[in-house]
Amino acid sequence: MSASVQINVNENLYIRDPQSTKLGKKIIKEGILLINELGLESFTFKKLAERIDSTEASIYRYFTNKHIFLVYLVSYYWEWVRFRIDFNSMNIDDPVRKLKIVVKTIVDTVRLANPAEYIDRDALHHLVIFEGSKAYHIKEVDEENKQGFFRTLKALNAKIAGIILDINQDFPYPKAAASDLLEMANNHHYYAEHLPSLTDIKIEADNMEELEQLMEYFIFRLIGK
Amino acid sequence: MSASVQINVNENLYIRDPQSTKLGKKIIKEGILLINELGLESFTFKKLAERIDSTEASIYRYFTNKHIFLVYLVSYYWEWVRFRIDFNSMNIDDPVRKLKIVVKTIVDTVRLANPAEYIDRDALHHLVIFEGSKAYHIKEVDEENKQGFFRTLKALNAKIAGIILDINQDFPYPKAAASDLLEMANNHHYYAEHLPSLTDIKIEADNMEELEQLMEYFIFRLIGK
DNA sequence: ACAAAAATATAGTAATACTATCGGAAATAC
DNA sequence: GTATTTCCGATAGTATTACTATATTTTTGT
Repeated sequence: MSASVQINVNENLYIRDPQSTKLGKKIIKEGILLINELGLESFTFKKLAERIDSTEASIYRYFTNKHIFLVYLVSYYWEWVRFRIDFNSMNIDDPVRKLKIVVKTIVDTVRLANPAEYIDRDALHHLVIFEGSKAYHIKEVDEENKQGFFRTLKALNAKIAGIILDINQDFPYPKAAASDLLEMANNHHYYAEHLPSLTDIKIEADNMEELEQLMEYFIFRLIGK
Repeated sequence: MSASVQINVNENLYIRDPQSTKLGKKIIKEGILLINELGLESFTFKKLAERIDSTEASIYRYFTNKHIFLVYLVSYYWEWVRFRIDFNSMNIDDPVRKLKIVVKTIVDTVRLANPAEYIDRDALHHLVIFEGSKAYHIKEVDEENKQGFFRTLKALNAKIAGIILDINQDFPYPKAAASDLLEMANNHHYYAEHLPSLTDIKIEADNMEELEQLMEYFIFRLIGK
């Protein structure tokens, strides 16, 4: 099953489409790994260039700066989650079952193949858990939002909100519940690994069962199954 | 009511105690304002030094770097919230009423005086909403956690979890619910202002009513009042 | 085979994130 | 009320970061 799909993000997020060239793919592939290794703050285009035996100037031809690079990667991830939700819930009508699949998909239990052969799925997921919220917690959020940089997240959120409304048409906070669900998945994963006193779950050996249970419990209790 | 209280954070967060000197207080006061103006990424000690007519070297005598400075400010905020919760819920036994006060306090409806005369309460709150999560989303999270840098957040979380358990002893996820409550307050405040499609509430002219309602709805539905 | 596009090599700049040292001013100790 | 810390400011210096510019080589599409 090599379900390599074309995943598109906002065109303003890159100067040259990295998915269209060898170097572009290398930047994405190794960029994800290097951000995970160094953390976003210590990550630089120069270090990435050295790692892929290229130059800073070459990377700058693809992305304006490392912040935009992060937004690109995170957007890509969100769009991929949305694709997987569609894929996994195809032909399923019961919205309760659908929402359970949403939960499974965002905690990454239903493991589809990689989004593209050159992208390490787990590394990208890790990056989003670790650095994801920095993509939109920035001074320039309003301008970047106007330019559509967060379109994929908003689309994903709207999709989940729609499923929530299908379950309970009278639920007053579908969009808030959706964004909480998305936040929770990343936060509790992070807490379980790094700040365990902020959560009640454990994640051992990539076993996401407790996280999945927590999230199902929260969302269904909230919307009143 | 100038309830100026002594709020303490982990001693490893500073080199010299900024609360003990005039310059230290100026660094905190103007540092909060400048981070809000520039955003954390563009904020530097040099710019802060210029603003307060001091030097980079002098600021470095108080804080090792801007990340630690952020952690200091955020820790201070969390500790202050915890103090306000204690203060506002003094002599109240009913845990349901207590939790409602918690909600009011973390969305900042019960407006106590400033934590200290030299600190702009609203600016600090804004900083935490905007930059707060960056304090612990870093590569060094485990070492810093070991050094107790996030003690105040963890203490606050434990307090809220305790109140939740007082309401429903059988609730399986008190710590997770507490951290979600804290996260929600900041996230939905941020979404309402910058990414409105991720929430259902509006915040106009500092009116936190909708945020408060949302949070009460979520938490009490979750723990099953 | 040739033109166009892509990538590299190289160089340069202003700003960042520090560290070190020295001397004077201010607070405090006795 | 002088001596002694402590504190702060001034200055200088370094490696790294975050870019931009341009010229040349390599790859590619036809």
